[in-house]
This record gives sequence, structure tokens and C-alpha cells, in this order.
Amino acid sequence: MRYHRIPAETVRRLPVYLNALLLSLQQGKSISSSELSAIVGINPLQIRKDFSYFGGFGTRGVGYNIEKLIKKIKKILKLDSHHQAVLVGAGNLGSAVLAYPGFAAYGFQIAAAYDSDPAKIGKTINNITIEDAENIINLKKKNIKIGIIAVPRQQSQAIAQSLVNAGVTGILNFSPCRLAVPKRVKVITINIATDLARLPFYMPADKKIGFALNKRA
Amino acid sequence: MRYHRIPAETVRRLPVYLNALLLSLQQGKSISSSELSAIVGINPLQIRKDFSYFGGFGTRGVGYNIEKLIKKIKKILKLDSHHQAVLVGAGNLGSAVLAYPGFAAYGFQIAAAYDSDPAKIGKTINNITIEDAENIINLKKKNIKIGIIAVPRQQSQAIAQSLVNAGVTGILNFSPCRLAVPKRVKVITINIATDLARLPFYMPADKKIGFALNKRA
DNA sequence: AATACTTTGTGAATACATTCACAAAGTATA
DNA sequence: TATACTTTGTGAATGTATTCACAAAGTATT
Ligand SMILES: NC(=O)c1ccc[n+]([C@@H]2O[C@H](COP(=O)([O-])OP(=O)(O)OC[C@H]3O[C@@H](n4cnc5c(N)ncnc54)[C@H](O)[C@@H]3O)[C@@H](O)[C@H]2O)c1
Ligand SMILES: NC(=O)c1ccc[n+]([C@@H]2O[C@H](COP(=O)([O-])OP(=O)(O)OC[C@H]3O[C@@H](n4cnc5c(N)ncnc54)[C@H](O)[C@@H]3O)[C@@H](O)[C@H]2O)c1
Repeated sequence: MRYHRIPAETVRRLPVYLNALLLSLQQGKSISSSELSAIVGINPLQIRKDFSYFGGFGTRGVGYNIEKLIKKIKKILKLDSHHQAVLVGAGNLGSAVLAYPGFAAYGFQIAAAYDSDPAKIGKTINNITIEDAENIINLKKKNIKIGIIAVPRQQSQAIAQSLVNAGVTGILNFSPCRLAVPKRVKVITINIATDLARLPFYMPADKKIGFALNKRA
Repeated sequence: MRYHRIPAETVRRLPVYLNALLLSLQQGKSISSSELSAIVGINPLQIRKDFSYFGGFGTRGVGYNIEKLIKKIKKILKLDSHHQAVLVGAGNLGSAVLAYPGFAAYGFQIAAAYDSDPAKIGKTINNITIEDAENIINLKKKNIKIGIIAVPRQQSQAIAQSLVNAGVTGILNFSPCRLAVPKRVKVITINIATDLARLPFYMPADKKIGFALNKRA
């Protein structure tokens, strides 16, 4: 079981498989790579290769035991234990994240939320009372190692710094900017605007109807 | 100028460069690949290689003319014309997207929003009045070709179908599922939960203090 | 038990992406 | 104008990821 050496692209796909497998639990006991492929839209050969990186454990002629596979993927991704996270910035996006129930399936729980706006501090969303961002200290003692940043771009670096100082070693960042952090801290940035911005590149160009008519004439 | 042949990874980075360049416009007239690198956190060699795919246009010894570079990237990404989009699902996440002013910098404008909840239909967010999702028809006539999906997972496929029927050829999907669409339609899925789920994999394991003490003793 | 069929698993081949090494073309300075 | 310096640009080399071809190991059927 060589946990290192798992390709980054495989690590990116594993949670997608996990998501599909959790939904397939009711369907039956086992699932084949081609059935899984139909759900997630990833080539079955790729799926088998991905699983092979941490040791084959399907049964030939049948497929993969779903429960076993879920356990295995959770272990690889370190999702076999629960994770507490804090949210910083309870604005539009932050509130949506705070209200989302879907993180629990992966073992995540948002344990606290922070903002700097006095109008927001003290309010409660989804049973979490928003605290003053000044109080982001010693999260390690509460066993919190994940921070979610949803503050304006200009404030993100300072917040990242506070989180790291408080003991956070993993950050999910929604701000459209790079965060400078120590090497041991992992940052995953979700940049909604840049994802939207590459959509037109892949879209077909408009057909010029006038031109088509000209060709006909 | 071979617009095809641009690597997918380069297309992914171009909007990131664009974002940084728009912010650098005030700073000066030109920017070097290493200065840009400092902002975006991407190796300068990689940056130059990326730009070289659509023809070198920096000046050696100086760098790249920022305005010219912005124009060029916008053209490649087809962001030189404006794009109208519709949002479907004005819930927590959808409302955040609707309220976000940052898409305008890339030439995007949300022209309409839809929901199926009678309690939401008729409400106005950011000058957009939410319409009944039944009315997603003939968007092509209004020159709308981009749809943003922020409805619950179970409803996403049906909404995708409606959007495609209405003439949409590009979809930004926030639902944690695959969407089956015709080949000509491009889907980019942002799956916040799966991005969060691969964070623990990269985070350092806890140091067991007790064990460390034992070693000392 | 033999045969046909299904599905996993893997080394090798291919495709794709990044990095290297260095030439080319500019600026700045004496 | 020569020399030093800076920065871009690119073919080749290296590294990473995907796909191919096929063996291996199971199930189902006769
Ligand atoms: N909403 C979107 O669709 C969207 C899209 C792309 C990117 N983003 C990015 O996500 C981030 C959040 O966006 P949003 O739309 O929720 O913005 P928002 O303005 O609605 O929310 C930001 C929140 O952060 C709080 N805040 C500001 N400074 C703070 C500080 N120092 N400490 C703690 N809290 C602080 C504000 O009080 C506010 O509640 C931004 O960086 C934005 O660029 C959002
Ligand atoms: N909020 C998050 O942080 C988060 C994180 C990960 C994924 N997501 C995904 O994003 C999507 C939206 O999440 P959300 O938190 O905004 O959910 P939400 O429940 O707050 O909003 C969903 C909205 O869609 C509307 N809707 C339902 N069926 C519809 C239909 N047929 N046509 C039009 N509108 C319809 C609902 O009325 C509601 O307003 C979901 O698929 C969710 O899984 C959200």
C-alpha cells in the first residue's frame, strides 16, 4: 500500500467515485467499473487503473464490493476520521457554504464561523453563531485543522495568515487570488470566475446565417 | 495562430493570468513573466510557454505589454465579446452567484434567473427578477448561450435538458453530478464538496505527542 | 468438467504537460 | 559601438497521465 505515488489526477477523481458510490449503496452489493463509469462519466479503464494504485480488490467477473470500496477510498483520502472546519467570511457565498448539508457525507462539519462585520457577528446560521474574526486563535486545541475562506480578495491573505497561526493546515479558498502559506499547509482554491471564463473557449462559434445564405446563392 | 492545439492546461491558466493582468493595469505598462509569476504562483517558464502557443508577442529584455496581452488572452478565450448567461436555482448558492459583481470583468452578465419555488418567483436580487423555471425557452433569440445550474442534484439533469433545448451551448454546473448533454455543449462542473474532500489527503498527519515523549524517555 | 463469457489488473505504448538548455533580441551603460 | 545584462522564445528532454493489449481470475451455462 504505497500511499505516496498516487497521481494527483487520481486523487482528484477519488472523491468523485466516493460521491457516486455513496449514492449506489442502496442499489446493490457490488458495482463494476463500467457501471461506475456510467454514473461519473470517466472511462472504466481509468477507474480500474486508479483503484489499482492502492492495490486491486475487485473480484474479476463481478466488480467491486461497494462498502469495501467506500472504506478503502475514505482511508486513502483520510476521510475515515471526522474533520472539523471553520468558515471565515459569512457573506453571500460563505452563508451558502454554512447552510449546505452535503459536506457531512464526507465526514466534514463546520464547527465555527467568523466575520468582521459587527452587523453579522452574533447572528446564527444553521446552528452556528458567527463570531468576531479577531477570535481566530488556537483552533488546534479544538482539533480544527481546516479553514474555509470566503472573504473579499483583499482580506484573504491576512485571514490565511491568522488561520495558519491558529493551527490550520488545510485551506479551501474561494477568493480569486494566490495565498502565500508555509509548505506544510495545503491550499485548494476554487475560482468560480475563472472556471466560467474558460467556458466560451469550448463553445461552438455562432453560425452566421447570412453567410450560409450567400453560399447558397 | 493555431487556436486549436492550445493545451487544456494552458486554457485553464489563461483566465488566471487575465485576472492578474487586469489588476496589474494600474501598476504599469508592461509586465515580465517573473513579475506575473509572483502574483499567480505559476513558474515563469510555464507562463512564457503558455503565451508562446498563440505566438510570441513580448519584447525581450522588457516583458509583455499588459493591455496588448489582455486583448490577446481575451480573444483566445472568446471573451472579447460580451456574454449573457442565465442562472437556474436561486437558492443559497445561486443567490450568491447572482449577487457577485466579479463576473463583469470577464464580460459576463447574468441576464435572467429562474426557480421553481413559488415563494421565490417574482423576488428581485441584484436587479434581476426571478422567473418561473417553466419559462426557460428560446434563450437563443435573446442571444443567451450560457446557463448556470444551482439546483439540487436530482433536478440538474432535467434543467440541463431544458437549457440545451432553449439553445444553451455552455453550462457551469454546481451540482455534484454528471450532466448528459450533446457533444457540442460544454459543461464545466464545480464540485465544492469533492474539492474539500481531497484536502485531508494533502494535510500532514497529526504528531502523536505521547509517542514523541515515549521516544524521549 | 469443459466452454463461453465477464470483468479486473498490469506492463508497455502512446499522448500530454512541464522543465531544461540555450539561442535570440531587446535594454542599459561605459 | 562595444559589453554586460535582462528577458523572451523554442526544440529537446524529461516527467506525468492515459490508453492499449492482453493475461488472469472469476461467474454462468451446457
Ligand atoms: N459569490 C460568488 O458567486 C463568488 C464568485 C467568485 C468568487 N467569489 C469570491 O468569494 C469571496 C466571497 O464572496 P461573497 O460573494 O460571499 O462576498 P461578500 O461580500 O458577500 O462576503 C464577504 C464577507 O466577508 C466578510 N469580511 C470582510 N473582511 C473580513 C475579515 N477581515 N475577516 C472576516 N470577515 C471579513 C464581510 O463582512 C462579508 O460578510 C470573495 O473573495 C469573492 O471574490 C465569490
Ligand atoms: N451551498 C453550497 O455550499 C454547495 C456546496 C456544494 C454543492 N452545492 C450544490 O449546489 C446546488 C445548489 O445548492 P444550494 O445550497 O444553493 O441549494 P438550495 O436548496 O439553497 O437551492 C436550490 C434552489 O433550486 C431551486 N429549485 C429546485 N428545483 C428546481 C427546478 N426544477 N427548477 C428551478 N429551480 C429549482 C430551489 O427552489 C432552490 O431555490 C446543489 O446541487 C448543491 O448540491 C452547494
